[in-house]
Amino acid sequence: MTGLTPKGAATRARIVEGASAVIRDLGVAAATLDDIRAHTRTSKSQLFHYFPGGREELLLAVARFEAETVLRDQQPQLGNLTTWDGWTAWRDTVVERYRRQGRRCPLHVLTAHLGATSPGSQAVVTELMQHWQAEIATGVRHLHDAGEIDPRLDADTVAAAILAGIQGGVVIQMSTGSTRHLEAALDSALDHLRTSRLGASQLGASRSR
Amino acid sequence: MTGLTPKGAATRARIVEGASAVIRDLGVAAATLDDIRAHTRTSKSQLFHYFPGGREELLLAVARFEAETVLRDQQPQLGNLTTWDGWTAWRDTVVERYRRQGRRCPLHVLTAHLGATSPGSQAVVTELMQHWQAEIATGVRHLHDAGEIDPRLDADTVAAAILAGIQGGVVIQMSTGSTRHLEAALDSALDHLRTSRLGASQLGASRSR
DNA sequence: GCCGTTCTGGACTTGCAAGTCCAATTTTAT
DNA sequence: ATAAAATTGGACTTGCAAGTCCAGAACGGC
Repeated sequence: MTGLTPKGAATRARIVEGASAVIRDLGVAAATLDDIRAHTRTSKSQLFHYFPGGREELLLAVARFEAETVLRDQQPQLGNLTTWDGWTAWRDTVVERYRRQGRRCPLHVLTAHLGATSPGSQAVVTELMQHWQAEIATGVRHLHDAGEIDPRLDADTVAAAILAGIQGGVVIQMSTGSTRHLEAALDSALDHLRTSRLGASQLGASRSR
Repeated sequence: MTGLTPKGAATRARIVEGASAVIRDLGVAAATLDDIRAHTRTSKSQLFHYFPGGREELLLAVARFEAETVLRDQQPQLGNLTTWDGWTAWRDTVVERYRRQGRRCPLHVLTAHLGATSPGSQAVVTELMQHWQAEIATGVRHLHDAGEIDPRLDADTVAAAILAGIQGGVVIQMSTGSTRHLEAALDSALDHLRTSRLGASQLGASRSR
């Protein structure tokens, strides 16, 4: 696995990125190895050289690649959820990212396709979700520490709910083509956080720090 | 299309339901027409007799079938979102429904598969979402009219956010196998509604009832 | 009972996409 | 420089799944 010369590594990367593009265009089911081969200017033997497991292994590699992209596209805003301004900046980044992506979400399509056969893709998505949720939860704790939200809100649960809202917004966008649900989910979640303190203070909860 | 004798209609229904089961087991990609033929005790010619468009038309019919099931499984609770008790009963119904369904969501898998090639599946999902969201929005308006929530909350936006949370919870469940995110999304949304009135009253809104 | 229509069975064709193979070429190590 | 290892090209095989076809059975109106 590690025995890859720079040239080999470049070819491998070219294949993964090219496959990603082809899948974006044609969908997983329609994308054949020959399409990928043509689009990446490689040959059959190279495909199987770098991905001995064949098509499935290649698709899994593409899924990993897409998962990395998803998180990278949200930085640095995702790592900077320390103030309300930081939160709205992130919200806008996410919406814009998926607006640009349009109807087709390669990662969803890939995992829906692989999920049945290969357990590996579940692991890729699960890891992505854990990482993503952890970053959101960190942001919630910042608000928490700053006394900006109801201290009774559990950071992990809130983060899980926000993440679910995003995923659902994106999935719905795949059919409707609109980011309306994604925006509604994010805005509602932020409204929930913002207004939580008001209710808490009225109930006599302490407003720390 | 309408020229179907009872016997023919029964066979057609048997094919759709059988195909649904096969797809649930094997996934869309792996489910071949021969698998479906064997599982439904039919023949090739019947498949193409009832679905002249072949595999794709059959898959679309299955998607429609699954979409109907999704809504039916939530009734009558979904139509009864008039009180807080009604809302929590619905929340439990939804969670239980998806817990039973397990990791595999046939509708998501189908639409991810078809979405690329056939525009029809997008219509099926879009219609399902519209209907679903409309029912939720009606429930929100009930709370609204009863003065149970902040009157400034827009029913359609809130409903869109709740729907997104559900979809995302289900999608994440496909990878993790757990309904944790689905529950977090629903509970957070309900908490948002419940506590909204507190904030509103503090801001000078009337607290009715 | 007769005839047209609907429904059913299953063998057959066809096309294509995945995967194999081997030889040629380039890179890397010493 | 030279040999071993990594990389590349592309023709070839193979299997299988979608879709076609036609003949026969069951049904429905009159």
